Amino acid sequence: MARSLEVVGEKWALLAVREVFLGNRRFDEMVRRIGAPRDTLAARLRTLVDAGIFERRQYSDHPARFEYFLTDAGKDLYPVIVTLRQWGDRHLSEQDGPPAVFTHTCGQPLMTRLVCESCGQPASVPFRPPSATHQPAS
Amino acid sequence: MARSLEVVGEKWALLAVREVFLGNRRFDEMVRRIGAPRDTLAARLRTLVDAGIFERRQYSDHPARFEYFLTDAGKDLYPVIVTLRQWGDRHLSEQDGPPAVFTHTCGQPLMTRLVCESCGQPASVPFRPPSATHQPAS
DNA sequence: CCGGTTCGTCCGAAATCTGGACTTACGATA
DNA sequence: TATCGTAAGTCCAGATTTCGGACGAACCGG
Repeated sequence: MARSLEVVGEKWALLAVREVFLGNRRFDEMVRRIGAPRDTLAARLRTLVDAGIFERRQYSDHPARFEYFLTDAGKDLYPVIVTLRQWGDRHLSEQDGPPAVFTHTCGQPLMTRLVCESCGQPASVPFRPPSATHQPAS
Repeated sequence: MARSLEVVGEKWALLAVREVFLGNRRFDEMVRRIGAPRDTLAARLRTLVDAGIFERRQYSDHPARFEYFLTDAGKDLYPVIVTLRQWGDRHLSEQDGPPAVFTHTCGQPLMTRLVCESCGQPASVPFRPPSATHQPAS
């Protein structure tokens, strides 16, 4: 998890990934939509390309223009985005509901569910009791 | 999602939350395990308490000592953590496998699965075709 | 008394982020 | 032809964060 955050935990990184999921692949469009400083976004796009999450494709030369696409690794970030949105919607949304919703082919919103990897049963959060054994050092 | 990241997207924040899930509720223990600067971690714990994710409980006075517990909102971050770990394990792990694993009561590791909110069907990533319609503003 | 533990704070240095101006190269408009 | 708009950045100086390490207070055990 620490490794994930090294790649994806920098400011604006996940927002940029979300934009590409929403179909906004161009620099200026992302700047407009997420409001990041151009400088920072440019740096972030570079690191995400280096990390193998985006692929940078030229769509015009002379005025050299580029678009960003998700690699397979990038597409696998989808659940992260949905999960984060889900938490924000539950705990942080104000009167105005969630602005952007990702939808299933049936038209209903998507969510993630915690399940056991082998038995497939939905799971609840394992919570350690308040007074657990506390070993001083080891 | 942007709102989620404002709360939880700062450096070390999710690592600290993970530590509490793992039962490490004390300042020094977190510092040792995640390697954050003490200063930064102290600041982060404050913001997480302010955000209603942690609750700070005193477990001894005179040398005033505190532990951090998850609120309900904090416990709801569990899927976020699992999802992030899942992505890192798939795309970033080296020869040595994932170090910390969260387990189901049956002893198997947990994962999250993308499903439709209403029909419950597993979903795959919706991917917009390369040359989607591009409307300038809306 | 001495060392160890715990939970921080304080400090100056380093890294990162920020907003805005600027650049280059078109195409469209007047 | 001059000007406007768009696109994808770069450059810069200043603000904000993070960093590592030293320090302090308050206890405990020997």
